[in-house]
Amino acid sequence: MASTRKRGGKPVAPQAKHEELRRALLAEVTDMQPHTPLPTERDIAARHAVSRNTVRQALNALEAAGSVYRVQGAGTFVASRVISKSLSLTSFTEDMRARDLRPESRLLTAGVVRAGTRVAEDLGIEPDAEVVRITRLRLADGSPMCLENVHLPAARVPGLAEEDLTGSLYDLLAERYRLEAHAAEQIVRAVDLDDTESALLGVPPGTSGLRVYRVGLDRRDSPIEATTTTYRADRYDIRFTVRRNQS
Amino acid sequence: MASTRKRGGKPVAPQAKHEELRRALLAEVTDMQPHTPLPTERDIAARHAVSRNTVRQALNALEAAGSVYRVQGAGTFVASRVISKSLSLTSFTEDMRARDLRPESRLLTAGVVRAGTRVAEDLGIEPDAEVVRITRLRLADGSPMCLENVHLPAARVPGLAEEDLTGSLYDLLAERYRLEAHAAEQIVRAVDLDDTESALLGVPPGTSGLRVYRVGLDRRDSPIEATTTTYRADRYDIRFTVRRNQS
DNA sequence: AAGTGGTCTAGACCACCCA
DNA sequence: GGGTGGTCTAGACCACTTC
Repeated sequence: MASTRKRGGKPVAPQAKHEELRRALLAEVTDMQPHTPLPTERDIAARHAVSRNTVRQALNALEAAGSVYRVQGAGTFVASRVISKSLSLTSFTEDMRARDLRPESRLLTAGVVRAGTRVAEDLGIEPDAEVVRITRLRLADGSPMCLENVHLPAARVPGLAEEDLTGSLYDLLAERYRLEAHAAEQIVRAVDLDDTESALLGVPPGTSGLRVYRVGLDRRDSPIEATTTTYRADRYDIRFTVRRNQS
Repeated sequence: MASTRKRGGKPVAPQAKHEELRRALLAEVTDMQPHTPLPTERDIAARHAVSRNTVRQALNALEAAGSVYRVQGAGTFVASRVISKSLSLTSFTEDMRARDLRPESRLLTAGVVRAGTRVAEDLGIEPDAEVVRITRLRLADGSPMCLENVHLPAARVPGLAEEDLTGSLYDLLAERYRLEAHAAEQIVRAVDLDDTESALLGVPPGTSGLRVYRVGLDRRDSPIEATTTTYRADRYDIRFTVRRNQS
């Protein structure tokens, strides 16, 4: 295994062996026909000069990602790529780029308001505490995709309302405030759009939309943001793979 | 660790040590306050007389399930339970029971039809091959929750249309045909219900619904079923936790 | 019966957090 | 600097599939 385990001046992605191996195997696997058997774990270990446990770490990740499947006693095989994309936490910007669409923002409102009960509870603050509220119309390839309504605890983002809010909010939060969501609780439902929403999204009144309510959490499960996003039903869907419970 | 690793006459759930340990830790964790530190991995290993790797297997599962979180150099902690329920493959019956609702079925139609292009492609069969099509109205606590439109390759489920189709189809498939979905690809979107749908679901015409298209796959990623389920927007939502990509 | 993935061990060193 | 989780090793046995 190539031993590129250095560190530059910056905390550039450090590479564990199992992670390097995972990438190498993923590259091979994507060029192979579904159901083709991979080499045995012992073969891979010998070939890459690592222990079998390290191979298993890499394969576990690939299996969790839906790239391969394993059958005890038989072997490890290339999965058929139907979608094979498990749901992960993404910003609108990332989400659109993954769909090969150009993301864009129009700022509608930005200001400081009282939290209110629902948001306060989800953010773990008092109902009369201040939150920064930002509403934006988000576009993909120049036409409306969704409405975003973000709430952030004002105490954690001083001066945010004065920043440039037309780009990726997640990037801004990470760079300026060191706030990074590593997980989120989401609730997805279908709604009838009201007149304001349908006008902004450019669809006929009374059509349906997909509403996603998300509470973003940092590494220690402390809430960072509570966001409601309302998507056009005709342009947006959510695709993912689910697996059987192991428990 | 209690050594209950026997086998009855039937292939009753065999218990690996890491699985027993996972259950034991989960039971402890659910009685603790969020952010309480767990014992160190080395402590747990010593206390349960297993190796540290086995402890890590158990903790990995708990972390993936959102029950605990780990901070390198600091420790492992009880996660705050906001929802902490990752999406897993469930049947309607299981889904309703998890919500403390009583599931029920009304069979609308059952018969053999030609697959059609979309379903044929997703099931991996010819477009003019036969599929069993079953449509059902599903109720929760006695009132309509969703419409189900199931397609199964006729070749794999001979005689299915004559069975009792008012219970859990997943159970029936598992018992009679040894067909068990272990993963599924899902597409979620919002739709405007048509007149037939809204009448059956008991909601005003023109309201919105949540439509889930699912292709169920067996252990070897071979398609078993293609199902469209249309839920009432006012009674149903999807809740789950997402995490940041490790890659 | 041979070979596969699944589990488990005992030990080691590293990167990171915190007092 | 001491303790934590993160990684890695070399070896072993088991359960299962396949021939």
